[in-house]
Amino acid sequence: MTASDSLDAPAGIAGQLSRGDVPLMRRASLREQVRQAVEELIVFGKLAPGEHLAEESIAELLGVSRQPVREALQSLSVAGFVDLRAGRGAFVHEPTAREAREVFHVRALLESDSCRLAAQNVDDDGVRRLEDIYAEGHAASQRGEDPRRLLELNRAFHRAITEIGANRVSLALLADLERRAGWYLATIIANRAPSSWAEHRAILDAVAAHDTDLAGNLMLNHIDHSRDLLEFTGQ
Amino acid sequence: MTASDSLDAPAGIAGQLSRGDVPLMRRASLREQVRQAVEELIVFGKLAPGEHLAEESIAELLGVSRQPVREALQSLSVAGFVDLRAGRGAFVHEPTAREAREVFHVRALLESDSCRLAAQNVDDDGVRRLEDIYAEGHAASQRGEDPRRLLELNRAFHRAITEIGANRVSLALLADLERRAGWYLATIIANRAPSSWAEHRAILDAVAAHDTDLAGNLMLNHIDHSRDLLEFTGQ
DNA sequence: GTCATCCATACTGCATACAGTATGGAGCGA
DNA sequence: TCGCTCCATACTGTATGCAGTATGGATGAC
Repeated sequence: MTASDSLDAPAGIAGQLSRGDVPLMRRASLREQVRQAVEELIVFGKLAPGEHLAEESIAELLGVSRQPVREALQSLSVAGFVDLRAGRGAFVHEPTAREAREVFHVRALLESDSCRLAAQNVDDDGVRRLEDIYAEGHAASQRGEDPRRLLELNRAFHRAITEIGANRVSLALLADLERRAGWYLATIIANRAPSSWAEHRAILDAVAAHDTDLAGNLMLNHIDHSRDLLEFTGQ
Repeated sequence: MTASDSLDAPAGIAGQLSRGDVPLMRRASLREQVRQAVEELIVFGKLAPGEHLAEESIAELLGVSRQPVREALQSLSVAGFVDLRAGRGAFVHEPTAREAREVFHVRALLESDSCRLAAQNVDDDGVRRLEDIYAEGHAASQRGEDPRRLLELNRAFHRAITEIGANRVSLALLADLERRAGWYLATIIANRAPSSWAEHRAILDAVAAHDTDLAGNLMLNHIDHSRDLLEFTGQ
């Protein structure tokens, strides 16, 4: 312990470490784990649109009781992955082309706004963070890593932009919209990745240069391209 | 029964009435009723920000078991009315000025977009519907009816615009955002109402005239005015 | 007096139990 | 053969039970 330590803070563990420095692996609640598990099953096609998700069967599949399953299904309903029919239970949502268009439209609105804000607010630290994610994502897409990983990196880039934009309400809404968009795109994300990261590069540069309008417009076009690809593949 | 009836459809009740013509008062699920009840208690200040919402006490208050209460609280958490702390349960959310700004910002984005779409899509039927709501709302605000009613009519107008704009994803997101904004504004909605309906009038005219840009901009300003009022009153 | 520790309390999170209802097919009549 | 009725089945919606844990005050050490 140095002299400054004893002056700045009380002695002991609390003086050297701060809250969260040593994260325990306290696992998330069962309902959250169930939510993630079922969402993955849906996103990666293990559960087909229209399929009936009986609470009991999912509970048995995951080795838990109906209760956390029930709560997870209600959460997934809000996020647009399942539909709850009164008295019938949960069914995997059947996305329509129109709905996909709408999701991308709203996402484009919110993200291009966030991107404008990001271009205004970004500092050196933010630029560095974006560069790191870009480097990793660009490399992963060129190596052709598995779709799950590519999807994750794609989300990381978009989320970082939104976080720098610093509108938490928007961030929360986009979290859901991105997961839905990811579902619609899941099967084609691998093909999309290369050109996608080229666009990410341009967005990053505009944000770093504080070019508000350019950043917003590039993000708008970027998301439009995703949507166009969706329509082109007829999904 | 006329001749055409027997040709167009089978005889009997099914031939004369169609699905939904005779709505039974099958009440919503308990969790939905609980959600509405607790949300009202929060919005109208009966439950103060920061207050701990113990499942048992709410269950007792409403005469139901903990189960539907629990599910209602999780739903309210998604909507931003309560915070769930792991292992502690639900607490009435404590909105910050920043958060209120963000909600209004996002709402302005989505609603002005919806309003542009509405100006594109609106037909005579839609204009009539807006006129009806406007007439009722304008009258109610001049008579100075109770805040609950004014809030409801305000929402009806905005929802009608969004429905005519016909982006269901946006509609769903705005439903939550409007309820949150309504909470922030609850105490001052009565004062706001008169000028608010004057602005609604202008928006309606722009939509009816299919003036896309004007409609979008008016809605943007309209929501900015709400937000400004919020900041002016220091809430 | 101050600080760490211990413990009673209250409440959550999950599991289980029970009652009510939507559904599809068997059975029956026309 | 066609259509209606009735019923067995399965599953949801709600209630209750139980184990684990966060918390704040009491207690004791320094």
